[in-house]
Amino acid sequence: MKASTDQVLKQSRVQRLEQTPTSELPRPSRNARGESPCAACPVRDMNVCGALTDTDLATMNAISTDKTFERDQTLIWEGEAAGEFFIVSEGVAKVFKLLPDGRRQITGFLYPSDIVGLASNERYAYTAQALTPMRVCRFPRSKVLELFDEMPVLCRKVCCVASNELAAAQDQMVLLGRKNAAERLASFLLLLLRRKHLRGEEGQAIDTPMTRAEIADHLGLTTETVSRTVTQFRKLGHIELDGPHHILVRDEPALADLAAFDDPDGLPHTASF
Amino acid sequence: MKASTDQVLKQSRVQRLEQTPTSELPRPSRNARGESPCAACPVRDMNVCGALTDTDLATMNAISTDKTFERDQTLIWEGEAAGEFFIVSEGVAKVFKLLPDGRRQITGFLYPSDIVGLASNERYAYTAQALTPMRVCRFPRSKVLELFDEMPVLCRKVCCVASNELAAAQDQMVLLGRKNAAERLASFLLLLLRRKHLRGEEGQAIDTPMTRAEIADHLGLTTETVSRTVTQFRKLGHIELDGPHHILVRDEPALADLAAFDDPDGLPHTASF
DNA sequence: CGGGGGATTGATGGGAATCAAGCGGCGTGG
DNA sequence: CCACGCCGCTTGATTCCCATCAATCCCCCG
Repeated sequence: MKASTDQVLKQSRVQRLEQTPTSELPRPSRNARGESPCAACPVRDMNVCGALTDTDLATMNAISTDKTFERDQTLIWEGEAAGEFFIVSEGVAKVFKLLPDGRRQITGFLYPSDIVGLASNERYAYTAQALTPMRVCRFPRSKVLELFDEMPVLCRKVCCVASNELAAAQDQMVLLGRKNAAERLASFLLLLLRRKHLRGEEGQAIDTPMTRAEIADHLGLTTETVSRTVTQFRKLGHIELDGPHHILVRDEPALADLAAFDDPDGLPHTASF
Repeated sequence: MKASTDQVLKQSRVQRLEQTPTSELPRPSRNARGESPCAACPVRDMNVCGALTDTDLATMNAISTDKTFERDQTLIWEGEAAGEFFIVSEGVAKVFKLLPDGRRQITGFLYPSDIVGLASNERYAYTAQALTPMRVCRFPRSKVLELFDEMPVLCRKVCCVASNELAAAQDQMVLLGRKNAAERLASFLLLLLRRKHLRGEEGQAIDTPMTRAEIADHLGLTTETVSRTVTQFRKLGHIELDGPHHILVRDEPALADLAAFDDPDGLPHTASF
């Protein structure tokens, strides 16, 4: 029980107070609050099917603003009024929910072209924090909803995204409900590797900006178990380590075997609305 | 490990062969394959925001057919070509994914007005089987996608549904990743109770058409643990049993305490696109 | 050099899985 | 009508995987 660090909770609460969007990444023409028109927001790269026209992109860009976050800064807070969507341009974020006693479940990690703020009602259903320095495109929720009417293709895209996330969530449920520690870690590493390849990057090296504790909170384990299982994989020759945040996959088939993916090619999914 | 019954797998494989839509529920004007125009399909009741006009409903009805399933019959198979959506009119279904060795994770249970076939690519991402006799509305996927263009509100509805399901999936991840057996069962019972109330039904009695094994496969536990925990709740006076499939919630606050819902009112969510 | 946070490794314990036995309702068939 | 057998549920005994507790290491940074 009581698996995750209370200090996450405390740390978060503190940050909530000093949540000022200080940004460091060099960026032209930014206003006092670190915002600028979203010059090159990657709407067109959203990991969904279909394509938006240039006109559509221009319309999207017109309502979006660029924003940057430092490591550990919070993009959105669970429970707060859901006023904005984000699309990740650069960097990695974690998305999580907390139980009242501080236990944490990280429901996913967000990479460029992923969307933040979807599964939300009037209020955000989860918290999202930067794992690395990030740049995101920000869209006022109200304006996006207006756009749905005049740009139906946008709604279809959101359908696709939500549908894909749903499929991923279901895979994660299988992982959390029915896999053991080794299978969980193997699944996770393979997923990171395949997402990297989907982004067009080559090689068997994955860098994991997340800490062992964050991996643990994603896989329903503890830091110690994650660490032990990583060591075990290393000794078996499945992986090689270059510091705790750089993992080289040496024996992908062995991991795939362990991961027990239904689909031999594994995830992720791509919907087709 | 190896938590779920292999016989589920075997049983399923067998059924796959004799999948004939025999239907028993009385229903007018049905063709040879047990189909009939979906006279009263509950599109308007889809558990989503917004409302369709009468014209929209007529259009939807025009492309839908009514279909019935017996207990244990399969609506859709994971991996098969995804040609149809369904909306549940009557009855309850389970939705699950299998690991190669037969372990099963039930990702959810479907009640009237829930949608089947959403989180799918060209192929269904999961299997859905009837827990009780069911009646569903069936929509050809291709026609629905066409309708998206001429009836944008439909796409928004699907967005809502997907978004709600995503939120529910994230709650389930918290449950599977970070809650113990008692907390899982309490969460589950409360969810059933609250969904019942959302459907407009009164009272603290929930009937659970699912077996202990199915509950276990939904909560990431075993039948034995589910049974033990139910007994424990009964002895504590939190619930009362009238046969294994009728549970009376006596002390809802106690269960809510155990469940560790973030939101005191608990789930489910309703999105607002 | 000292301090701190994350990672690793070891020792121990506990909660749920596993193994096993018995109960009880229901449908079938004699 | 009743006996049998099956299946699902319950309960008990034991095992085991992972959480917990604890110590040490490592690396970065002041």
